[in-house]
Amino acid sequence: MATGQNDPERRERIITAALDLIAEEGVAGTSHRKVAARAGVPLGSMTYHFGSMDELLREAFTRFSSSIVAVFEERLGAATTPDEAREAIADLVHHLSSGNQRELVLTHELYTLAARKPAYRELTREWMSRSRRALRWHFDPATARQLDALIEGLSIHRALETEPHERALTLEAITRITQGGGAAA
Amino acid sequence: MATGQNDPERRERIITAALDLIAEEGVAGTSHRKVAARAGVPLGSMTYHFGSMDELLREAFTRFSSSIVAVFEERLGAATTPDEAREAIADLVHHLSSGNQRELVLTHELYTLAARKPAYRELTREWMSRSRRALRWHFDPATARQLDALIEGLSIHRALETEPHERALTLEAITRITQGGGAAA
DNA sequence: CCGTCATGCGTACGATCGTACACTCCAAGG
DNA sequence: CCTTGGAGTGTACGATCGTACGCATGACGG
Repeated sequence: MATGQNDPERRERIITAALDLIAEEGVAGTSHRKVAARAGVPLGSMTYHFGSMDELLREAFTRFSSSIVAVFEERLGAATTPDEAREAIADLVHHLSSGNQRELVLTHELYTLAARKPAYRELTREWMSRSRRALRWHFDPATARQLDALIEGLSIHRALETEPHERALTLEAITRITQGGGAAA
Repeated sequence: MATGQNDPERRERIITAALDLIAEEGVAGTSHRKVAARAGVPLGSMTYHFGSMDELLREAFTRFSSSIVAVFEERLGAATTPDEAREAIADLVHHLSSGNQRELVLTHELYTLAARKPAYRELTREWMSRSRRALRWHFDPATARQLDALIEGLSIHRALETEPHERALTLEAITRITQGGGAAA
């Protein structure tokens, strides 16, 4: 018994399709049927691979937040001085808030879920925790925490503005927040 | 003709009920029927007073953002020095991110809509614009802009954390951001 | 007093939803 | 070869949705 012929590939495709769909139509407009159609799997497959919609959403957003934080860590890991770190952060803020509606939308969808359900708050907590850890490679803990919040606000506001602020402003804000605290502990 | 016996009261109740419902179950879980039931109005009333769900949502969130920004303006208006303004901001951040799931949830729901649909982005744009105007009563424009983003990030992160940061950290961040730029232009 | 008409409501329709469940199918054990 | 059982699927059910639309109602102009 236990054949499991093409299980992993299926699950993968479903999660990817779910994220794409959420990005396009929101969690509200996401249904088993739509995800199944987009992933090219039968409807019955959905409840087979995922016990419920919630389970699928949780896996999807876990994947998403991991991918975002991975980029964050990679960029910050490449920086060798506080100044390079500041530049990297400015890049990240502007990358996140430019063009790419996808990541912006998915982030907000996740935050909305997190605001209401503790299970998703666990995800965002983990996300923040890893972000701060990366920031602590270059700055002291208190600064890392403030900086993390600043990055969040800058990204959101930049994305929502009709005339997004210039990179210089981003860098200025980052500099101000980081100038009080020194290098990493 | 044109009797309009109890129009305004009805509309009011519907909008209030809609906001309550969105706070509890999210935009996703909000339907004409549920709002009608909560507001104590017949289902048919919904489509009569509001052409579509979208129209209702837009009115509801307009009301919501106005009320939030009104508190913001009031508190900042009461401050007479930059230091008092900083204290007021810290209070606002901590008020927004404490206890009150309602405002947090509604804010995220709005941002999620704004991230996808330009019509709602207009709302958030207006919101940001008014916030910044209030901040400019005490700080120069560039600082106001950075500060606005910082407030956003601090509020969100504080609300999502398991161990929300202390007021001292909030004040420290505000001070760092505002120390570069001087008083209002 | 009556006709008229805007205001507001009840209901019904077609679409879509999540999910339960009976089914097929194929690899492995004998 | 046949049996068996789990992996994966198709379908059907009951609930819920947004909205269109016909009808009640009560205030005014005459």
